[in-house]
Amino acid sequence: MAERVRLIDVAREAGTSVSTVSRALNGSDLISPEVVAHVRAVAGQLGYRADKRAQEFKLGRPLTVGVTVPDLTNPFFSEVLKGLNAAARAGGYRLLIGESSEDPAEELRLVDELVDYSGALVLCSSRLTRAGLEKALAQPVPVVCINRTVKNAGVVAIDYRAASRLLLEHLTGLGHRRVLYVGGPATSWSDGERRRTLRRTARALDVTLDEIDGGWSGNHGYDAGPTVLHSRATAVITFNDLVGIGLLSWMYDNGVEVPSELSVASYDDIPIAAYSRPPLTSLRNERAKLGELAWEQLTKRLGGADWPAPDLLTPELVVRASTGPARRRARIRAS
Amino acid sequence: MAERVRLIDVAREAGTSVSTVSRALNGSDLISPEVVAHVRAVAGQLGYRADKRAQEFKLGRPLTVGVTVPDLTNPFFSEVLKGLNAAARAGGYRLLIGESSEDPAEELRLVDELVDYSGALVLCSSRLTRAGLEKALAQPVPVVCINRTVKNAGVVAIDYRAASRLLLEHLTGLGHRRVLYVGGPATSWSDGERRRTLRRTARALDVTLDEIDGGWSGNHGYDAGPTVLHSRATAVITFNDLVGIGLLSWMYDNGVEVPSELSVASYDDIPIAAYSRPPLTSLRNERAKLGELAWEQLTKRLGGADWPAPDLLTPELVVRASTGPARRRARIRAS
DNA sequence: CTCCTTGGTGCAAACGATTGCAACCGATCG
DNA sequence: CGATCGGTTGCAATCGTTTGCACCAAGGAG
Repeated sequence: MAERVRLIDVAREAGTSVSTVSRALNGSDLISPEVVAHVRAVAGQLGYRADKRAQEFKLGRPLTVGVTVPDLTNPFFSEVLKGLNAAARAGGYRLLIGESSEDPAEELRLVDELVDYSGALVLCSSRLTRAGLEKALAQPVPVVCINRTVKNAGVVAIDYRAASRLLLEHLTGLGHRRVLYVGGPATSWSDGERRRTLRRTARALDVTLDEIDGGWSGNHGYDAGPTVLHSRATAVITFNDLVGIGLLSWMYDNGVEVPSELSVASYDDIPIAAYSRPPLTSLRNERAKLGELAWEQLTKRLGGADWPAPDLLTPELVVRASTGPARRRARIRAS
Repeated sequence: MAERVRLIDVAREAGTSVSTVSRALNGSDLISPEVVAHVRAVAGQLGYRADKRAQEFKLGRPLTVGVTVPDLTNPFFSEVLKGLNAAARAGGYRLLIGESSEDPAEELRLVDELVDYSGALVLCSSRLTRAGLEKALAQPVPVVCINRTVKNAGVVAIDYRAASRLLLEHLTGLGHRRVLYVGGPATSWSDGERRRTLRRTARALDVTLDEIDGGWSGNHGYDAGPTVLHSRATAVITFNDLVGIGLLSWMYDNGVEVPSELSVASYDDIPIAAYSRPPLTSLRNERAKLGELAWEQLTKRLGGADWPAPDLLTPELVVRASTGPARRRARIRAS
């Protein structure tokens, strides 16, 4: 905890004016080299550090991008943040992070607050209502949405149409004709997309698709166990890997063999999916890349261009041991 | 993307001076109620929002706390961030996040940058060298270290002495006399602490403790599999749950029964630990609380007080199926 | 009817930096 | 030898807000 050294202190010590110091430090070309050297030396000696806040204040737009995520502890969002953070930092920006706790009202409050400090906003898997989103987009800063499509904003998303098709084709290839989807949070746009694309693809592939509500974490999957068991489906698709792993856990605890009695597959392929028992078949997507692309859209926009077309990332199916051939006879079993 | 409305615009529209508007909006008591009402109305109508940056700039210290974490995607850090974020937000502060990617040099750069924007710093599981830490503490803002003890700074940490004792006593209670520790990143202070306290407690309990180097993620644990198998230990303690789960996975893939052939226990108890196969015995710690306590120390310090005594959190052992009685005969097996 | 209080308001200085413009210097040129 | 010019430097305004202080009208007291 030392004292702050200001420009004026350096000026006094160097025997010049603040303007000269400022110019010397910022590499202006209309300053004599000797003075530059001298000022630099003095500044270094005094340990001068520009007050970035004053600097940015004077210069205009804040070099900060505000980000909202529903849940900091969800590996999906962590990795998006990781990618976005790296890209933004490389571009000279910093990340101001807000967590909405999966609550649309809280997210709206966050947006309202972040916008005061940020030159741009990234809404990751926004849980905002339609009206809330409109309000957010009316803010005087550019906004990029990750995993949510919307007009008049940047959009970076996973191609769920392709994703759902990959999943269902894999399952039908194994002989499954009846599939159950264990859904995510009701406020999640991507859950909606997964349902929509699954339904559509199921129809095309002549698969019977049932749906139940779930959530976004391990215990949501675990709790869905009994319902899943009593369904007539031979394969289950879960909203994400956490739900999938929770479900696998229930199956194990209750003696249901996976995949011989039931196949389980999921979206996202977070790192831990490879280590579940059995390892989870899942859709790998480049989450960090989502963050990077969001930043790219932002820089283009900040550069004055219009919003580019949405970036769609196509996932890749990673087949592991949790999916296998459909069993022949109907399961008859007490819970 | 609308235009910014400034204080002066509101003043002009309301037919008063900027000072009056400022005071009316900030609830000063030396303004007549009618004027306050009028100004408020005009401001609302114009959609005025104070420029927080100008405000904070004028007011002094930035209401932002900079945080560094080694890895955003590690659940341990995510949860610390969650707690810290919630506490700081409640206190009117925002979080500026930096990720060092487990790299001490990068962390030093981050500190250097964050300090320009922050009124306080929180170093979470700092990988900084001793010298680097000194440098960080010389910054003109208060610094709290999470999971690292140091003088002249706030300290919030997990009580690894108690932690290691809980683990080893649990294992000796099951008859284990030879334990292997699979370590974490070399730059990690907490790995050092875990080793130190394990050694000390092992001596006290007359347990033979071996150590190997590992890392912080699932594949580090998986890769350690062969070495673990060939060791003479009947129980393994891993640096964290990710490593533990990776190790369990290797054991499963190679037909080693856990816990009948080998017991595995770990530190941290991240949520997914309950869903591994078998579920992992681990030390539950309140990570979010670490963040909250860090914030508490910070507020005290910002309030002018000296640094409080370090906060030590004692973890709780959660016994699950990955630990069991030590096998009687020596394991004889080819890799 | 003064004079003084007091409650309400505006002026202007500040926060720490950047930058347009004017001023200054020595040197060159007419 | 004075005007001009290119190269440096300093003055002062500016970003949007807060706040100490001066000021002014109205009302109460003497």
